[in-house]
Amino acid sequence: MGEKVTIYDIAKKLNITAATVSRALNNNPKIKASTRELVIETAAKMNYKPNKLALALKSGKSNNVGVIVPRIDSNFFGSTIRGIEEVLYPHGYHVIICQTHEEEKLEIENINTLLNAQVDGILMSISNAEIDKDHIINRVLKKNVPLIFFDRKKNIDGVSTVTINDFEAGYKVTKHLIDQGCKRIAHLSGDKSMEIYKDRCLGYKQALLDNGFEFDKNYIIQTKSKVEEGRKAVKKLLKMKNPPDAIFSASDFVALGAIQELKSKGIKIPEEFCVAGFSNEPFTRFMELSITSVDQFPLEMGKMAAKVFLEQVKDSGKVKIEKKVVLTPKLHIRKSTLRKNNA
Amino acid sequence: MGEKVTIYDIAKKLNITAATVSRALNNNPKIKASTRELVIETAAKMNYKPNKLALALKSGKSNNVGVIVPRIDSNFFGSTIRGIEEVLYPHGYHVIICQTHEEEKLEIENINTLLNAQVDGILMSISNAEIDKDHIINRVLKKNVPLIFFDRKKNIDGVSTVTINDFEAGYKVTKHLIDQGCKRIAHLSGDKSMEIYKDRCLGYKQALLDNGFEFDKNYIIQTKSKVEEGRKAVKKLLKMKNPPDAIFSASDFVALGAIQELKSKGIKIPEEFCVAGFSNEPFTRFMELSITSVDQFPLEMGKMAAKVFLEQVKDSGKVKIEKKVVLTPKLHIRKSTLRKNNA
DNA sequence: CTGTTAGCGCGTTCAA
DNA sequence: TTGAACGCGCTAACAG
Repeated sequence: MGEKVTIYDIAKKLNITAATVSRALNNNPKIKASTRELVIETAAKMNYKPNKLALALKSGKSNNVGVIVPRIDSNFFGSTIRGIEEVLYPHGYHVIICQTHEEEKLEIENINTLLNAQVDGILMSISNAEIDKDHIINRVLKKNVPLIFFDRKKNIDGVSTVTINDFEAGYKVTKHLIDQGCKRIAHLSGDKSMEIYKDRCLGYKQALLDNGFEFDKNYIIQTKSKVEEGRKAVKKLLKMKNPPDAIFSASDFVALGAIQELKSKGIKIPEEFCVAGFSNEPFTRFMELSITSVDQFPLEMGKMAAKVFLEQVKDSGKVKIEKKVVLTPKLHIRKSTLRKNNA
Repeated sequence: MGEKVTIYDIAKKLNITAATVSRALNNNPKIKASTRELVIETAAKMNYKPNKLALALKSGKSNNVGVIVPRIDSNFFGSTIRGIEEVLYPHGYHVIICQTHEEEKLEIENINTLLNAQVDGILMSISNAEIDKDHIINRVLKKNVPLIFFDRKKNIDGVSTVTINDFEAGYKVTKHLIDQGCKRIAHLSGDKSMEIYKDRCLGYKQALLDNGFEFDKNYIIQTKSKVEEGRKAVKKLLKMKNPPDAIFSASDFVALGAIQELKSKGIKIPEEFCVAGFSNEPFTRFMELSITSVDQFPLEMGKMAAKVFLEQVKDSGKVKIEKKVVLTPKLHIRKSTLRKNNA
């Protein structure tokens, strides 16, 4: 049996009204101290717990926020979600997880189901910015549900974003490779329809130009974030008439594949070839040949996104705020790009 | 503006009753086909979306399940949650995440808040089996909320579990080390109050005894799952009068630390010393010196836990089922324990 | 086939 | 200070 104890049960036992019980439990000033204590006491005795669903229906606030990510089993997204959860939990919010697997169909569907579930906010890492999502996003905005993009964003009025400066990150990595004496730097990019990859690439380009290097489109290869794709890319690059001597990969996994392939060809890293990755996945620092990578501070990013949500909720009565937070990436220089003579 | 469209709005527009609208929308047989179509049509036009909170309050089912894990930003738990989400989502359930950070206080608190949020089930990886949680768990069972432990379990009547056979895993690893010619095998264990670690240790012990090895308690060191702890443990072990020539670690991170420390001492792996880990973390296969480890199939484990929940919900009217699913672990033999002459 | 009524559990008017 | 009544949005029982 469900053991459901409601305010009516405790009202009956005390020969008072549910309304009075409600007031007592909610520290309503208009109530006699003695009855308040009595109510609280017997409520505890009867093991009463408020039904959040009823509260939610009444107030229109579910105290749930939806988080939409491509997948949850990666260090990056796992960490962002952790950050979100840790900030929101003390405020009484629960985090509902949705995965999209990069399918825009699922992405839109997820937003809809979250909205129907009456979430108080949606934090998401949008997958493909090319697909038109204005319709569904308008539905969110019209419902006045705070929407926050983190990491993978799209510029939309009324939508706050929390990202890192991917341009700066791309620039820093490339500049570092140049400083190490690399002459022909290739770039393994992700899907350029996403701003994060576009920006990393732009930073790469700018660093080249700023340092008198030639920008060669053939040195850019688009890959998915998989080890195998890194191996493939290297095979392609080495077949060029003028092969590169360094790679800036927008993914740690691709960087790893690249390193594996280079090693199998007997190419020495970092002496003959430097490789840098992106995301600071745990394995990059665990390897014997540790991999230079960019820390995106996913935990911080998640916390920040959650804080922006909280602000948005607090000020929901006032003007609609739209906050753009940009975190500064940190380059971790490791063995895969660190040449002895520069140390 | 909230743009809230309810069945009353569409009833008003059609000059019918909300009840009729409800029936039409729910494929109730007792309704004229024409009005059904009309209702569905105008509902679509008005962009009506059912309010799940109202549904939940009415039905007593929230269509949310709570998942409680120590942390979410590890490959293992991330993968289990992914599995859970992927099985439950098609059934209309949402997954609510809670982290405990191994604090039993938070663990109990999480259960309570999930219960108050009226979740339809709780899937959890329990942290410390020594702490008495009977009271809170009884509350769950009394409310008839399906409770399922995965990975870290505790034997409680009425609670289903999904685990791997940790005894078998410990046995397999140890046997493998013996087969590789290791003579003195140490074991780095986790908190023995958890069944998973106790069982891995028991498997280790049994394999030793079955093969005529001596079981020496001094060869067992309890550690937390951190790289640094592996280094410390090795330092201790090497100081023994009769130091071991192999380590079976119950954690990949600890195994990694052990390997780092051994290497720094100039000890050759696997020729002079073999090290095996546990959990098959991604980095174990990425390393140049790849690490032998045990696959716990976290994705499968999550999926299985979700399926058990679904069964439990389906049969909730009937006898209370209590299902114990035990997955078979898989040993991935890699360089850290593979001696040439045995290949 | 459809309308009326009631209730899920709670907070909040308006009276008293 | 407390009680009575209402409504959040929806479904289900009972009429008609």
